[in-house]
Amino acid sequence: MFDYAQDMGKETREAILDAAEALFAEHGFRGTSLRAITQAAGVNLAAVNYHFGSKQALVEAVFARRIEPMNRERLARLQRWEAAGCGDLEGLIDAFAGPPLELAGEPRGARFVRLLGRSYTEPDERLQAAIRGMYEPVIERFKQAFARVLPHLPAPELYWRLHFLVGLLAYLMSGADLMRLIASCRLCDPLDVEALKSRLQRFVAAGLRAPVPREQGAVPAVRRGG
Amino acid sequence: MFDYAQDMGKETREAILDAAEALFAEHGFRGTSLRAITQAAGVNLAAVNYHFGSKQALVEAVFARRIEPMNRERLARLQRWEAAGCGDLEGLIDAFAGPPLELAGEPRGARFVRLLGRSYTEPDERLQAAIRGMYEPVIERFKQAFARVLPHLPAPELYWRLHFLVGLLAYLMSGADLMRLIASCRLCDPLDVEALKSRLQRFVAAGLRAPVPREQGAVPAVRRGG
DNA sequence: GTCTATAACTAGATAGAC
DNA sequence: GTCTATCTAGTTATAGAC
Repeated sequence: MFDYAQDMGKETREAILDAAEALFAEHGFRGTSLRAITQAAGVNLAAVNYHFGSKQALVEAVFARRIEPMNRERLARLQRWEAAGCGDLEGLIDAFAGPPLELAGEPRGARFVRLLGRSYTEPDERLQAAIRGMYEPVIERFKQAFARVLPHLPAPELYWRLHFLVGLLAYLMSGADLMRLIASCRLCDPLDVEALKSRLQRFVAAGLRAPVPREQGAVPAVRRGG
Repeated sequence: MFDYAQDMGKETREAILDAAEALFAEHGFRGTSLRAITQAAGVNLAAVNYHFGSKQALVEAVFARRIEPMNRERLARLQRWEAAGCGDLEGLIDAFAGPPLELAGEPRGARFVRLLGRSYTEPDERLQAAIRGMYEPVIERFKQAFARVLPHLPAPELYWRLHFLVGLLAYLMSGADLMRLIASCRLCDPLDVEALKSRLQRFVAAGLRAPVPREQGAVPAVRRGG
């Protein structure tokens, strides 16, 4: 026998998550009231606190629902990359940046990716910690992989460059449209995922491969032998 | 004779701007109430509406106060770069990225730079338009300069790459601390402005200089000879 | 120009009937 | 599980005394 009550509960839950995701992406967390969410979802105001406990918990549930599958796809590509011999820097960049950028190309995913990109600059410390927790194991695996294709880079230099990669990706995910400052959409459509991916790959690969100067800090400490 | 009333008014105005800047940077626009601002500034709640008219107008005044001098410094460096012969890509990157990053190194400036970086992903369309207006003439000058040092790049490729530069800079300004995902502060201190500047310069210069493949689209048209 | 007091509204959360 | 009604607290903005 079906438990209709449970089914209804699940539908309500999902409807709230969908509406919250869309409204958060458009107006931000503080700009979205529970009243707006429940109205858009076609459910009762009290349902949010019944199903999630609080607005904060709802926010975290919105992220948890989508980050896990995205990161699974990243790790799957990373494994294929390792199986193929660990030599291809462009392929590794794609394993990391491809899943979120491709998700951004889908109508449903675009909302979430924008929300995720924006969340990195959100002042909510608790949310940041929750999201960092979902990323840590993935980042750790990719750090090791990048270190393997770029073995000549000293650790700090590698970490700075990975920081630039992660930061640039975060910016692109946020959907912040600074491209409007630079070019018309005719010349460069920031929503053209394939164009974006190939250009990003080229740009970032070149940055990661940039030669390292002898002196690493402001003051060179010791001249290297070879 | 001094107009004491006017002097007091100016002090109140500045106190409000200072407090608003600090609180906006820390808690975001919506997370900061006029009550919090006026309390921090040591002025009366009603003073905000007297001096600025509304919260929205206060937000825009906070930006206008600091963006203009920052962009003037950028243009001054651009002129020195042009006077020096227009050949040095690293110097041009510094003219563009140096002023905001150096401002971020000062205690007072850091707050504002974080706020500015975050503002790009803020959902407030009116604010975005206001800020874009302050940037447009500067971006236009720099576009021309970059086109001059990178004359072999087709326009769309140049614009994509400049978009990456601007986006990465926006991320760095936001102070979003994704570096915490990658490395301990011991190895790479994201607040070390000089280290950041030199690393960014190297990374971005390499990305901008990356060779352009023959085939620009998804399908290669012609096999490359070398 | 600055203050107090308050209007007018919106928020998140909950109690209790169904 | 879902609803209505309501509580408490916080918001921007303003009117009017000083």
